[in-house]
Amino acid sequence: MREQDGATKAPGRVGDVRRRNLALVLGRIGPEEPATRAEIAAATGLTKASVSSLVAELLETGLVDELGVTRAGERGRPGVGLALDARRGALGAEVNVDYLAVGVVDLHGSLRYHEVAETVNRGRGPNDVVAELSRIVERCVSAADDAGMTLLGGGLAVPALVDPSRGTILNAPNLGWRNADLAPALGGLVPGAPFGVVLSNEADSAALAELWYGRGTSLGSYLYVSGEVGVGGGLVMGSELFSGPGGHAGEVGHIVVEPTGQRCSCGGRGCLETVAGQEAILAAAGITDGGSTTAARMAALQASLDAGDTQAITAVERAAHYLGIAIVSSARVVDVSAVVLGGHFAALAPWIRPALLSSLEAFAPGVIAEEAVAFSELGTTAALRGTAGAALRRALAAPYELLA
Amino acid sequence: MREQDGATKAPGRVGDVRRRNLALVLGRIGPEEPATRAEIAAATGLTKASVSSLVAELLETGLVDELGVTRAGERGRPGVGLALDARRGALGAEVNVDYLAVGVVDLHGSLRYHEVAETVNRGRGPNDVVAELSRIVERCVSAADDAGMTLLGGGLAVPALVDPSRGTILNAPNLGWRNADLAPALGGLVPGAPFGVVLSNEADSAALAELWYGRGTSLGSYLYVSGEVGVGGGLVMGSELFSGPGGHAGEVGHIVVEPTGQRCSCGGRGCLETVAGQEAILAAAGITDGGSTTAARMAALQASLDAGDTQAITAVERAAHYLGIAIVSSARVVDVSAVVLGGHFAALAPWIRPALLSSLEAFAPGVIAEEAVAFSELGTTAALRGTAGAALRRALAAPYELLA
DNA sequence: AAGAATTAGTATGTGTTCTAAACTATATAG
DNA sequence: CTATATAGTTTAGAACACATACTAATTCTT
Repeated sequence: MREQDGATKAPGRVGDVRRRNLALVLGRIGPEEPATRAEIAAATGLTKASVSSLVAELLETGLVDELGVTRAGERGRPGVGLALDARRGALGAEVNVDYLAVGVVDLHGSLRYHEVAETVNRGRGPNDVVAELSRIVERCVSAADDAGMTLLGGGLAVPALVDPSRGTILNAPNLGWRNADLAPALGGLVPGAPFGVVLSNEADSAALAELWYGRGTSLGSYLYVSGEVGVGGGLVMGSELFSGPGGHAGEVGHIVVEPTGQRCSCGGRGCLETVAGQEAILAAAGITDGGSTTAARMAALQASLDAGDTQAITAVERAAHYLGIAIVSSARVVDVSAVVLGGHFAALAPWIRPALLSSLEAFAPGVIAEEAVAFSELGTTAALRGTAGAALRRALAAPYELLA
Repeated sequence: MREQDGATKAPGRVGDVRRRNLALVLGRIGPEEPATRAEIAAATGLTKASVSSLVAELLETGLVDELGVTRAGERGRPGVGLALDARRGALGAEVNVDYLAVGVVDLHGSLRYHEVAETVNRGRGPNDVVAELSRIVERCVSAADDAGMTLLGGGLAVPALVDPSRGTILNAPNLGWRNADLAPALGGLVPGAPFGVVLSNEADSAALAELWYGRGTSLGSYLYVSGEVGVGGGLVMGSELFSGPGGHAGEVGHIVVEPTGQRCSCGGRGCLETVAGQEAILAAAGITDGGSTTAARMAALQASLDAGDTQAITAVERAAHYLGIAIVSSARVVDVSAVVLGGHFAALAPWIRPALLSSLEAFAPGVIAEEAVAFSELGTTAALRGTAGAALRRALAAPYELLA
């Protein structure tokens, strides 16, 4: 993810300066309030001449749009407003255990044309599922096309350990997939996308969605924990996803929270997942109807909680207690002081929150403040927003790719 | 530590290219085996002309030395060997609870002129201790001077949370210091050092020493855990220290390893420190003589272990068991797959190792391999080597600072 | 022993991209 | 209607890497 080897680093060429400055100027052009060339020059330290030249090239890429004169009402010649062009966007898609989700996000951050389909994907083959996904994607892509949008790239998020550079799924335990090569399918999703379609982990993407479009926008550094069938997570620090040397960072599901606890599917013992995963909570709540899907049983849990069922409430509070321990330990290791919770933790927020706060206070007073515990509001669109956003950032970081 | 804000980034100027390439070329010049201009050109992708020009400037800085023709025995004109100049070095110093350590490390990585003084610093004031340290530093600096060495910078490591940019100690619980301003003293340690003298955390510095001069050289990414009066740690990933958004990353001492365990001085419960810190181990081993220093009692523990005392052995194994849990949890969060253990964990290695390995295997089979558990061999010189090394890296990363 | 072949390193001219400073353009103030 | 302020462009100059052609020093071949 990060630069690996100081020794293998490429040499700096004179042209690199321009590439860097193109991205720098583009970074000062927000989605909304128009910036002017003069303002950008003052903010970046570049001369007005350089900014003019750089902006001219950015206009050529189509990422930036001139809005006409800004009425300042002040003395002097008014500047020409510049803003990101909302007609450029990216596709985001997600395959999860019990739904497919697809959408288009534009450079202003708006989600347009999204569609969520509830399907049971566990056990079905990857090709079958991706074919169904492709049909939804086609509808979204042509809707964007009809509206005059240009898609720069896209992303597909899956609840799996992936190799983004090869477009392969290494292991998706909850889908039952191993070593699936999605590269051919990815290429076809957004025809002619200059920034490609990239495979990503669902929790990582959701974590980034919170950073760019959700509860993390004001935080910058936080741990994202998503409760699904498993317990996944992503680590955002300094407004960047940290995925670790091997790409597994933020995997809080297998932190040991109870040394004398149950054995876990990972081979360990007392992992968070064994006490706060969906199956664990459902079992503790006594909701054991094996015939229906996990999603349906989670709905039943909601109903029990609403009805004030003590066993259900105790089960959720127990999960929150251990969740607190895992968060505290994570916070110590990477020094983050905020958390964003998604998946079923967000759905169960009213019951999770108090128990979680008292657990945090008991095990590490003062480390994570009450205001620093946030619950996701993005629902099933989190991961697709994240991968689409990542595609947009790839474009914003390398605008020169769009020039001849 | 890392670049914070994409928006506040400085613009790229043409001269930045040269700065980058100076550091790039310097990075290819190792301490030992001489590199030639032609080899560097091939390795970096720069042209021979550019490399010649860059090397000429590096020679001016004094960091690099020409060794004369390399006898290759092959056809063609032999190249001129280039190597880092071992006459350039940096000072490293450490104030710890029961000793002071000072040394000089040269650009070849050799430790020269080092001195360790056993003194009880707990409770003494910072000024008093630093004055004593300064006398030792003076001896080392003049020894280096006499040998014709030039010191580029230095570092002072303390078992404390520090603000390196201000040169202040925020809190050193085990020394009993709070809000001590060491900036004036630091400035005077290495007169005229172009890269300054920087305050650092002892565990972080020791972690870096392992990376550059110890057990971490072949690892690249690992968790360093140091057992002292407290339990500290440092996180090295991708051959860089990761200190987290607030600078506390790697603080494994307060990971929760036993939810029903004892209260901790941090206000939490069941932290690693409450079961694997020196006092905790001594108490469990029944070595309770309150009159002598902690260091002396740790020596007594060693003696008991050597004598086969079951209570002592059980106490150490229990600590190792919990240490394993903390390592596993850390490994999950940041995705590292190796550990280096220092401080009393290194001293007790023969007793720690087997218990630790079985704990790792029980809680996360396959995550940390047996070969990936290493014990430090740097002893009391670890932290000083680390801070000195950091000063040397500052010079190697910014050689242009040494030019007019 | 002389020349061919091979490799190391230097010199010169060109293109890119920045800065600085002077210039043009367009607004408000009085 | 002129002075002033601000936005943006034009032009000249400097830094730097690249490409190419050159010189230097060594070994191989005959």
